[in-house]
Amino acid sequence: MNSKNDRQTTQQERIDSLLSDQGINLTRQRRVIADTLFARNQHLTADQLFEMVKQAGARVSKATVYNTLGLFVKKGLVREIFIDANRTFYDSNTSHHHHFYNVDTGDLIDIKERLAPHFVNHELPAGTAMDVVDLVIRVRNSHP
Amino acid sequence: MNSKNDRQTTQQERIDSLLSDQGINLTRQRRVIADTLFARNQHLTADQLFEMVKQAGARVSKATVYNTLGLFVKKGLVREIFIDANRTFYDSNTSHHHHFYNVDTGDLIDIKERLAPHFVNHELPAGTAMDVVDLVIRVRNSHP
DNA sequence: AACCAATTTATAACTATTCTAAACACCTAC
DNA sequence: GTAGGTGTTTAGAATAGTTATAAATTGGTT
Repeated sequence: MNSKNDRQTTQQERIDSLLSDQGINLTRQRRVIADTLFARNQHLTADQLFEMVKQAGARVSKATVYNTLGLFVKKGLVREIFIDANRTFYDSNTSHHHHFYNVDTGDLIDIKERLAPHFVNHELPAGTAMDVVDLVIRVRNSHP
Repeated sequence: MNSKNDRQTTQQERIDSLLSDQGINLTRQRRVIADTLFARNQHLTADQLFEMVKQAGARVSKATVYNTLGLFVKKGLVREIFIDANRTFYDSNTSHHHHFYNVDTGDLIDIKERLAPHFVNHELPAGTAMDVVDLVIRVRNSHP
């Protein structure tokens, strides 16, 4: 009706085609998960995303959050960032970039500058192809 | 007695001073764990190390393996490599280097070439100091 | 020998993730 | 419309890795 609702619709359509372009069937759950995750560039754990989806009033199980994130990763729509044994983040920004991780605060921050391409193309092990370059620079607070 | 035992003793002394230089009290368990881990440059999970120590005939609990690895990490004697939510490796080589990880085979391989220092020193977040640079290039088999 | 702090131990607890099998939703054919 | 089939979701159980707990052990010091 008004311009706000028009934007809403457009955003929904944008997300729908994002999924269907990858051959992903549209379901209520996948839509609300995608809506939440792709609302902005962000780093979320599966549990954080699960809570956000609940806050938004949607009834989605945690198993579906995991299933859907796994599907989105496979389709290249999100990127997994493994920080440690009990911290996996899902990054809604799949463009080639890196991260700072503050071990004191738990903050994960984007690095815009890219790693020199010559380095990342340097002599892969025989019989392998590049999948993804994961660069995490761990920092700590200078004055703890 | 013979040259083999001389080397053995020397190796034990080398490891003892490695630990005591860091203010680590020497115990039977810490010695056998260090012996196993520092025998060569290698990437081991806590569980693999636990099994190796058992194979060596030593009675060490898994909790001690975790405690000791945590202590060694804190003292800078080993480096943790977080591959995914259920794969943490401990690298007996703490020199500045990076890794290839083959997602198909699970192999973790050293990269000798270093990341250009200018990049890793580039604009840390305010109030933070560098801890460690973790670069993992994930590859997959070209012909699966 | 007695004491004290540090360490180790078995086991329980915890967390993140994956698995399982049943229920559900949606599409197509009849 | 209803039956059947495929894909999806679900709750809950199961698993794996790791951390916490509290008692027992060790090693060094008076």
